[in-house]
Amino acid sequence: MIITRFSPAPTGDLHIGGARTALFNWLFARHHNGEFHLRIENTDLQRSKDEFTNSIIESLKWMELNWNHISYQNENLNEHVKIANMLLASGYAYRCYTSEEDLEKQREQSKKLGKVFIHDRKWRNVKEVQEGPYAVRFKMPLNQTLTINDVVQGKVSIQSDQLDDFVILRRNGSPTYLLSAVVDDMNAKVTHVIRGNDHLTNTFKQQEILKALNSNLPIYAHIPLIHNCEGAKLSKRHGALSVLEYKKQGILPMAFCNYLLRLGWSHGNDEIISREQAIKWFNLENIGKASARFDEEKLYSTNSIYMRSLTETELRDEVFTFAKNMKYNLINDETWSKISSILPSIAARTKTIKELSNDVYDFFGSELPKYNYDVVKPINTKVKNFLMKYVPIKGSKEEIELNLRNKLMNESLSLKDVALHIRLALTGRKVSPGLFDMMFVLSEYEYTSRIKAWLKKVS
RNA sequence: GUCUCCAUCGUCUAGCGGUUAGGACACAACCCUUUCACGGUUGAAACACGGGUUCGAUUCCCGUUGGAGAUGCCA
Repeated sequence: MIITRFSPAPTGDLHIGGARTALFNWLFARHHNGEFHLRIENTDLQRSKDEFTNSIIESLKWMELNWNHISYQNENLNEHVKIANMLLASGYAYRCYTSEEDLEKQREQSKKLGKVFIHDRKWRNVKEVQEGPYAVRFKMPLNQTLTINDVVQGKVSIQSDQLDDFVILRRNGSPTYLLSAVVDDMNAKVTHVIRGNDHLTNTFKQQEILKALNSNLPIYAHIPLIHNCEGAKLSKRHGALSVLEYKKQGILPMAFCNYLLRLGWSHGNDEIISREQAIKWFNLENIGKASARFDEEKLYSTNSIYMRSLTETELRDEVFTFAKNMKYNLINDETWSKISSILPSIAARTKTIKELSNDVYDFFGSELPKYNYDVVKPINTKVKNFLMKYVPIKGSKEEIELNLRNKLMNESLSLKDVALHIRLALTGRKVSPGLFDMMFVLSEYEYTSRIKAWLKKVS
């Protein structure tokens, strides 16, 4: 059985890079009818925070990436230490007594010489236990070519002298990520490790641990990183790229996932890919090797496509939820029953649920729109007189339109003469949903009071 | 610095030795229309550079350049 895992460190909100890694892991597991595990890597006591664990979980739930199993890495610490001691006993690891100051000196030395930093391995062959604090280091092979067979990156090799004898147990006795992740993966029988390309170098090290443990190697797939618009690695410091931030902005989760999926993975020319299709089509082979830049514009565009595919009821529910979260005064059921039918028309003009909701509230909320127009179309007396006495009939949008057109014709006016004025009066904007949509929803009082206010304004 | 990886329109990408180099976003024009948007039509826009291999390279190989990642007793 295929088992994948997503293993975020709860040191910040889930950002789009992590979200995509999670999505790929989930999709791959689903595609193969396997399991997707979530492992919270909370071993960095200083930086790990429960609030981040919660926000990561909230993000994944929002994206509807459910897991078969969840674990918290700090619960397995004893197991990791046990393995470290085993490696120590079997001679694959050793106690290193080098002080931090010493290490720092050596690091500077390497820098001067223009080499990778490899500490002096002074204690590598000392078996006797010494006085003083020590860290446990893993013995990397010497003078070998190390190779990873990566599904995405292909065959990647490195000379073992480029890699340090890395710490698996800190001076304080706690295991490091390099060890913990491997042990947990091994015990969870993870078959495919799909993670960011920034872990590639770690893989050479982790592979050696696995070999020392006589364990099977998982299949590795290192996916290219997503870069920000400047082309650099995404950092948790960029709050705007947090998943929850997009949720807040009114991005639909499936649109979000669709966008993320297409960032680095493709299926011919397909752009809009449903969850179902994604599960059916997803594979590791079609993941590109080059890193991609995050393009917010395209995310919004994808979102607007998803929004337009929603039904009236679904749109209403989205707006309702948004308004509730934003603590807007809720619109009454009677008005809603009218708004619903024109929701798709408003949705077609907006990119996010947030924009949609705000439009709905601007147009149909209890307050009059603010007249922030840039252009005041000059109004002539004839038009003004018409608007002063005209009141839309009660009826369907079509009936309202027909009626208005007829009345205009009687006065030798055209729709063009009055359209912009009505629009500005009703919405306070040059851009708005269809006139008759607006007239259909607004009550006679709302209509006339807005018209009156407008006419006062332009007179 | 050293190591590793990457390189097709501005962006995301298709392409897997022979194509008028395709699609999407964004952009421009036109059509539709009560405006905008949607939709439709069209347009502008790319194989980083230099060597090979080959009858033929965007595609394979090697350099150069550019970019990214790693280089933690973080994960």
